[in-house]
Amino acid sequence: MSLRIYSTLTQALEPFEPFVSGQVRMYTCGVTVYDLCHIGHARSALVFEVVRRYFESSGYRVTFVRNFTDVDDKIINRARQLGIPWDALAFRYIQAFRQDMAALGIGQADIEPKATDHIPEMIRLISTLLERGLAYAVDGDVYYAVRRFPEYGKLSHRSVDDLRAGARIEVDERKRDPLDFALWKASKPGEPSWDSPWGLGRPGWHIECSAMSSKYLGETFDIHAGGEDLIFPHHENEIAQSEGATGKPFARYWLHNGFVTVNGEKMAKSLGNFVTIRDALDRFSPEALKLLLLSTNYRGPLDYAESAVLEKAKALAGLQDFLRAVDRLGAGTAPRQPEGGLAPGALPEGPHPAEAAFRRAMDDDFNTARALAVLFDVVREGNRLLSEAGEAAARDPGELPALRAAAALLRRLGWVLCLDLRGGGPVVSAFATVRLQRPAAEALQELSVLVQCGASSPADRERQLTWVVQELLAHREAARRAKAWAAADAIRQALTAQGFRLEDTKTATHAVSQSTDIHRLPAIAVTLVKE
RNA sequence: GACGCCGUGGCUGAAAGGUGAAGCAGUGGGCUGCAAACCCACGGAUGCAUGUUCGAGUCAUGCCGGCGUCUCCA
Repeated sequence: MSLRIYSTLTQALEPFEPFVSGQVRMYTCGVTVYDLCHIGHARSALVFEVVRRYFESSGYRVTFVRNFTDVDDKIINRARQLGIPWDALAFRYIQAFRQDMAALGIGQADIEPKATDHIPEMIRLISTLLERGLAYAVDGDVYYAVRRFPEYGKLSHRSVDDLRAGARIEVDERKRDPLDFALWKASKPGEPSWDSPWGLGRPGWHIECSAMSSKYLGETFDIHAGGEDLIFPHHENEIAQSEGATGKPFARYWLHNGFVTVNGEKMAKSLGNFVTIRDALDRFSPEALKLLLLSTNYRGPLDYAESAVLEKAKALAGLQDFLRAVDRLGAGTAPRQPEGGLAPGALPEGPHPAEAAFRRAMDDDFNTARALAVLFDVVREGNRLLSEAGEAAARDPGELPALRAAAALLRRLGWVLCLDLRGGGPVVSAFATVRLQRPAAEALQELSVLVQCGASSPADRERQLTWVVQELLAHREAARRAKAWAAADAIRQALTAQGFRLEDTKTATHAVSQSTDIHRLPAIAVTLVKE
């Protein structure tokens, strides 16, 4: 079985064959930087990041380009409203985009070109189109002559006549056809402008992607991707420009992601129903949000609701709990830190049937929903091993490799899905080593203070929380040994109220901070071994 | 109007024409001092109607309902 991709161009699943053996060259249309990005942008970025990672995990060398549109009407208008230079506005939102991506754990593209850095390339391309009779200049503007490109409409599967019938475009007398689009716009006073053979002006929107994609990926490359709203006119126009200029096929596979909706309606600025990435990450963990965004096919709509993110946060906790449980196994009964946690890939990686199932799912047009189900299957099987072997697994060398292999597999597959499953390694200590120097009530007081307002720095807060939770676990264990259930339960209730979940096993007690609400606690896990 | 997408259990959502995933929620049991977590078991779904087929969630036709694009948009 090999990878098949749905291409908008053919409206069918196509076997993927790279243009150059062993390499994948992909271009995605990035954002126009005039405002903060919302969940819809996050979905698009995430989906194509997963595509990129799947190619990489399949052994391809990937060159990934994602542009910034940093000059356009919206940027100019917004900057004017705010009374700041247009390029300062663009710079601000490029930074914001990068911060958002970093917060989501989505990598940078290999190349992130800006339109304004490629004006000469665009002018050359426009000149070529003029030479080939596909464009015409009028009063300092240059338009693409749609009628001169016979294949116009092949991506959006509409004829020029269809498009004109439904067009809501205002009539411009200077255009030969209402569908003709601007390659170059004469600039008005006060607007950003560059010198060109047609006078001072600025590029049209579509030309930048044609110019930059061919510069960095060649005239023909593998994958061109973006939101489905870009199919027409943006991507249709790119094809007209690029294939018109080169006479060669442009992108070979066209991928388009579906919209994020809210109550069934498209998330959009104009509807006012958008949630910025920042707003979402202020409330939820990035992994929970990403789990939601990957829980359905990338081409279909995805409804965003807070309840849905919370549900995914719980599902995610199941994955993390299992990984933590495996991490704890090696810690044994000695009061020591696990040595460096588990580095993905550092463990023996025998063939695992789940990996094959994962690849079958991803080979089917990047079916992340099915791929995620494979992860949960691995966890259930692993938990079964854990519970059947019970605590004995900690000492039974026979079970450890299988469990560690499962954990390593989960982390590796999680990486492909852009899910960070590393988690915080558990802090393990032994009951005998924790000295109870103050009453439980004082420790509880400190816990409450730490949870509410925190310490001088996040690192301090985490360290102090770990310390006090450990102390409280020891107090509770002492009470349990005395069968003072009320005292033990009071400590558990207090910890629960502060956001920790307690789990008793035969040999240890674990306290894990619950991360469904992000405001909250650092992700910590403390284990007290009874001995 | 043109082009396209979607209707699967309580909710979210998978499914090579061949026993209808997975997650969340629910019920019962195991484990536990009691919990929690986990495991086991259980319950329940293909919008409607025809048709093709040995066999249809899947293919065809029609209908009903929802959505998108054709204008800047991920």
